[in-house]
Amino acid sequence: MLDLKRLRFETDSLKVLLAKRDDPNLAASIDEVISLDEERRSVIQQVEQLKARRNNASKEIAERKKAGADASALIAEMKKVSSQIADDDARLTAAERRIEELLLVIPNVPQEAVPAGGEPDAIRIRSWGEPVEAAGWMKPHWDLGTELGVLDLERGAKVSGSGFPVYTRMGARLQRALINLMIDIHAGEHGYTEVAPPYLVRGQTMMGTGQLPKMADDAYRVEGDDLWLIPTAEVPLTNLHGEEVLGPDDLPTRFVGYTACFRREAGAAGRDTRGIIRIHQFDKVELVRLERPEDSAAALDELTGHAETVLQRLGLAYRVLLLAAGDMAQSSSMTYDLEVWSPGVERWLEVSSCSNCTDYQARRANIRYRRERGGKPEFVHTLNGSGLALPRTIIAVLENYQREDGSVELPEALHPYMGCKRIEPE
RNA sequence: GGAGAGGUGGCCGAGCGGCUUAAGGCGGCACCCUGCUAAGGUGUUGGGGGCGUAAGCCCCUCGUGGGUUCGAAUCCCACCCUCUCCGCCA
Repeated sequence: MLDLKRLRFETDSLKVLLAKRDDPNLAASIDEVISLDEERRSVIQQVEQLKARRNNASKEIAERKKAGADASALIAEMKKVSSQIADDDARLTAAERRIEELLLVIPNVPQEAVPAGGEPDAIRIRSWGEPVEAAGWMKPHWDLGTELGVLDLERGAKVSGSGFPVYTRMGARLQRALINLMIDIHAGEHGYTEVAPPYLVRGQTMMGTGQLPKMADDAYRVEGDDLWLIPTAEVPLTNLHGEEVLGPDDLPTRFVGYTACFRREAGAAGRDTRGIIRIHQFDKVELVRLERPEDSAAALDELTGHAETVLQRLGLAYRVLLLAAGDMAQSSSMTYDLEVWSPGVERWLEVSSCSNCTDYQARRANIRYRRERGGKPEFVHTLNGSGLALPRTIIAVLENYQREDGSVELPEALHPYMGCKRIEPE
């Protein structure tokens, strides 16, 4: 969430930047926060004065009682004061709760460089590789995968419903190979610490990264417990140091974690229903970083580059987009998407989304650090990016490396992980 | 799932309604003393918030949230977490 003080002192400039998100209700929310904050501060001044008085009177009462003197008049007076305090505190709590409620849904401020608007307003930053030309004999992955015996959509639907694919034989192996390749690259070459986090997290944890309260309908909730299935490893990884104050030497902190991810895709009915482009459960290797504020901008570029490395190693053509403000997640101040070309579906597929969340998540999750020993705690900056999402990477590998004879000739980087050089039809 | 114990400041640990605006110890920091890798002395040492240019003053914080009371670390309720034993189990 945004800093209340910053919102108070930089109201107009923040409104201008937030307007890029094209959210018609934002300005009104901000105005409400500002006016509630004024009320809040005025009540605080009043109630704290009363509390100071009560504190002094309590001492006085104690002293009188000890001395055997009468304190009944003072007690009677304090009874009134306490009741006034209770009234004021109730008003204060109400204002604070409403402020909190609003702050939890006001999104992060887009950076200067972020274009205004929605999905079509993204800016292409760069491209890598030559997109494979779609030939007439090429197949989309749902046909190719089924014929190769690596993908079983029907049986997945039978046991869990649509959007729950089953990978079989070399398909299962391919996913495992890609995960290992990715983790080896990020942990081994890019200096990230490998972490295997829980898949179920508390509501508080989902709140910390910004999935709750707004996106509640998109997440799966466990019945009987306050536990949610993670929609991304970003959630447990970013919250790992929640409620902590890190030391000067603890930053930067970099995590790479592989998890399954679960998304209800509540608002996406009908979109990408074929194949495994958009599914309810998928695997992903995630990168998360905690950085000093002054380092986060450079860290985003580096993080994006780290995700790109995987695509380059796989020899897959891709492009990098700078998302427009309205297309970014609530927590992000700036996001690069990586889209890989896939000639079977003849589309650019998003395989990674790399975001600088600045202090937005850190403030929610209360992740702080000390710049120097004995210094005041400050909020860290958090970043996250996929490195990469598995299903679409699998799609790209299968579709880009398919051969006319129905086999898939695997890129060299996968050979040691696959134990073979091609996938042959059954 | 059942039974029990417990959560206090950076750490250990007292406290069980007003003499605690948290004793004492350890650690950290500053200074003092001291002719020897040490010992001693004094002070200081968490986080959040309000007012203020500032100095500073004030409020909150003893797991979290409610409640009782003039007054709560201390009493009551709920929840969270840790530990022990039993049961179950990959």
